[in-house]
Amino acid sequence: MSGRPQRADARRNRERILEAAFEAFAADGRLVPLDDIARRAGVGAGTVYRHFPTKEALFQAVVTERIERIVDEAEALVHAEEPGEAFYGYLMWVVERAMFNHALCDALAADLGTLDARGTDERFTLALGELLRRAQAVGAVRPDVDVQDVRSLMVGAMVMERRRRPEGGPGRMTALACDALRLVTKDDETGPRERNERGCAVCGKPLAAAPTGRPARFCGPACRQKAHRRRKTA
Amino acid sequence: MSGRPQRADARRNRERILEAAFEAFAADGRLVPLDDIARRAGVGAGTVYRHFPTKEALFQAVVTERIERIVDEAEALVHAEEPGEAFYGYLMWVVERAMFNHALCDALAADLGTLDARGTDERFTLALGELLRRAQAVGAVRPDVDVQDVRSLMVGAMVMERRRRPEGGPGRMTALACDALRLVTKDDETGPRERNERGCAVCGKPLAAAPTGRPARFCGPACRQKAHRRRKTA
Amino acid sequence: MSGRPQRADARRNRERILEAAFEAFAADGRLVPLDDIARRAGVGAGTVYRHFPTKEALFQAVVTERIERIVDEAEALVHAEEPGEAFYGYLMWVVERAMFNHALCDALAADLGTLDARGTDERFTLALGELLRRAQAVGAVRPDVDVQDVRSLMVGAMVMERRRRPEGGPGRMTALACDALRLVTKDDETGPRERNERGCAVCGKPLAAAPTGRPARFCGPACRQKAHRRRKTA
Amino acid sequence: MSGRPQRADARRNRERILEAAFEAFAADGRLVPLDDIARRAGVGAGTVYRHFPTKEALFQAVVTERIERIVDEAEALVHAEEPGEAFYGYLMWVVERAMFNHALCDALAADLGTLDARGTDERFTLALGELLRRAQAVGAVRPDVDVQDVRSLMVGAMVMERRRRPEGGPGRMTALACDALRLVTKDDETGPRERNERGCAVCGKPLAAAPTGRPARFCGPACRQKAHRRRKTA
DNA sequence: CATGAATGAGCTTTCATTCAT
DNA sequence: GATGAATGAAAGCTCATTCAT
Repeated sequence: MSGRPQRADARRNRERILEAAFEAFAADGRLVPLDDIARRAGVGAGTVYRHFPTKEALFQAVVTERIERIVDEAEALVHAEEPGEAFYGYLMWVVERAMFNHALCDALAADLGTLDARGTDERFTLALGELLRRAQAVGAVRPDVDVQDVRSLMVGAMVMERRRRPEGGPGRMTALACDALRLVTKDDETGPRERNERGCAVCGKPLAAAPTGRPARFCGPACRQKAHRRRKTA
Repeated sequence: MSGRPQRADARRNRERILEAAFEAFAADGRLVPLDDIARRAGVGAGTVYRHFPTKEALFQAVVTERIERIVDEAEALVHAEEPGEAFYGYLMWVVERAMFNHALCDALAADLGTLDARGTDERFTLALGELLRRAQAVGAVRPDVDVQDVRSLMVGAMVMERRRRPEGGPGRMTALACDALRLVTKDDETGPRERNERGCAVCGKPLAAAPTGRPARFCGPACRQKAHRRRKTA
Repeated sequence: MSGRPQRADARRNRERILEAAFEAFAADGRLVPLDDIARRAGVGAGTVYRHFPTKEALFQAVVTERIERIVDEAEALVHAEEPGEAFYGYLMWVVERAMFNHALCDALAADLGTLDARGTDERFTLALGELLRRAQAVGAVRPDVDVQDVRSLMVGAMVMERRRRPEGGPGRMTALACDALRLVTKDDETGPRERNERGCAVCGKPLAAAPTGRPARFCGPACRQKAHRRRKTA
Repeated sequence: MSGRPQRADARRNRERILEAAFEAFAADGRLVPLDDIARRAGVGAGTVYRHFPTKEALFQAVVTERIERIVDEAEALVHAEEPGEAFYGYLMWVVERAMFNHALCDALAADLGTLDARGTDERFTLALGELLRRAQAVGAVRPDVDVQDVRSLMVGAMVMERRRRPEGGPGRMTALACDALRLVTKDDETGPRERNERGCAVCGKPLAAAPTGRPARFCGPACRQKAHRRRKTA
């Protein structure tokens, strides 16, 4: 059913439609009229519907194809020698690819809802999770983030990049976001902790669950007070 | 253009339209039909057009009004006692406000392009910049970020929050993003630097501009090699 | 919600749409394109949709209005002096109205499914049932038919009329169908019974239920044989 | 046009198309998409067009073939021993066949307009007419109906059956319709005549033509009055 | 001024028919 | 001959905008 068409012209048309759709969706997201895509591909609107039952299906197809390459890359990096480099490098690479692609951006944000894409979504989460775990194992990434945090961060980074001023240079915002993931090294722990790493910011003891509102930063009033004094004297 | 209507009922209608539009745009973004807004406001579609020449103009008006309050808050915080708390608290507050507001999110991302909003945008940048500077002055924020970085980060944080899983708790992603801004404390500087703070990660010397591709992390091959060895032995 | 529009032009347009739709549906049934109706009414397609949310809704509106008049007539006849004449006359009148009206024909056949029309359908069944009961009471209609039989018969009669040759004259087929309903008079009962009146065709005793296949005509083998002989000798 | 294809596979395809089309048309009438038929037949749409120039032509072919079998049956019954049984039984049989066959129903109603089918239509009328005449000859059918009446009645019966409630049992409406055709027996003629048998209901003299409105039942005011009195005293 | 009816282009989708393979 | 891909003209429906009332 999802097999590629057999006839040469059909295959050619399918490719051209995908290409045109990719460009159009990248530029304007789902908003672009399907007729425009058909015209760009040099076919009738009906032909588009022969290949893809729905505009949404076309969108998913375009995006899935793109994401598959992204997932492939993740899987290829799973056995990289330097897990930290691999992880951060991969994030940067993904963001670069999606940065100006409205469609891809949306799709990565949306958890790839379609049936067709579900497998891809799982593969993505799996491979990215593995990259993350390995990077955490070597201390390149703080241990309190999980794969969903990373996925969200990727989306955020794309959006940030899209908004960046020309003088910022590409990747500036992503690099910044990556910093949020870095483990503060050994020596830091002797100094004051201020990062939201899910331990008391003063004594490091585990925090009580705070199911609602702003997450707690201190294990109790004593530490909060201590931090307060420290800040005052800083 | 900026003249407000004179008659009492006209002014009342204008308010009701803005209110209805705010709710509608917040929920569904620009997609919501104008007729729905008019109906919610209890007026005819024509009345909406008497007050706002275009649907887009209405959108901008709604959003500008909201952002003005956000800017007000920033200005109010400029003289807060604790610049660090003020800065991070403000970020969190903004994100919380915008998190589930489709319209606000879009608008903050878009640099407030309209003529009407330009003043607001400037005020925003000014006040936020002041908050940032003061936080940097007390060492609460790393010195290599500027106000545009922060604005982008806000947008990214909103998007991340919107994607968060229910179990993540509100603010989780924003807190994470804030960590990217925190200054690593004195003691850290003796340890290995891994953050993208715009100096060589080994020797701290300024980096050559890397207009494209992944930003450089080392000032040259020597430092890169040094870092490599260090990692090996870790 | 189903209130008529207040403005004069809207009311006028609504009327024109209903009129145009009536003609169009009468001629071609539901098949007629809505744009044609709009054009005939001298309005845009959008205007049609302002008055009727759906093509089907328009169809129902047209047809319901027509059927209401038909029901009104039935209710008016309930107290007629001559129940037999009233009943048969009414059938004929209904068929004449619907004969060349594709839409009405379909609608009467279909049990008026819409919520809007449900009340009308009930009223119709009630009034027609009353006409029938009174006609049966005076012996003008055989007692073994019920109101649903009559409704079906009406539909059948319309279809038959529609197919009639020009030389048949209007009402010919309906008159024929009506004959199926007439009670065979007193004297007949002494003669051989051949009609499907739900008693043994020979002795008149009640028939065993025949839940499937062709309904039984005789109470048992004996009578069947008797009838067979009789026919032979006829 | 009537030349059958020569090659074995072509002939086989033709058969499969007809079969698939029969099923599809029976279920949904002309509405079914041609592609569906082609798929059901296991051929391409183009192949359908090789055999039938038009969708409508296919429809006609399907229906004609079916009707031919119906006509065959009629011709086979022409020499049945019991003309009455043969006639009524045949009607029932036809209705049963067509009852849930949308296509057949439509076709029987429409006088088989195509050139191809014209011969079939004539044969049908001829055979049915013969059945009718013989049934009339033995007094099983009233003499004032002709073959076109019967054809119409068949169509009407189908429609009625289609509308019947489940509890009515199959054939109920057809049986009712057949009653309209039965001759009221000798003895009846002494009693009051109420059936529309094309003579004055009182004196039996021929009726004046009534081209419009309800057909006359009496030859003149005198007889009408007489009937009225009779009814009063009944 | 306010209203909401009217407009009409535009959207997605379907399908009979043609035609390259 | 057979295939099924391509076509393109509808269809039903939506909605930003205009304008008669």
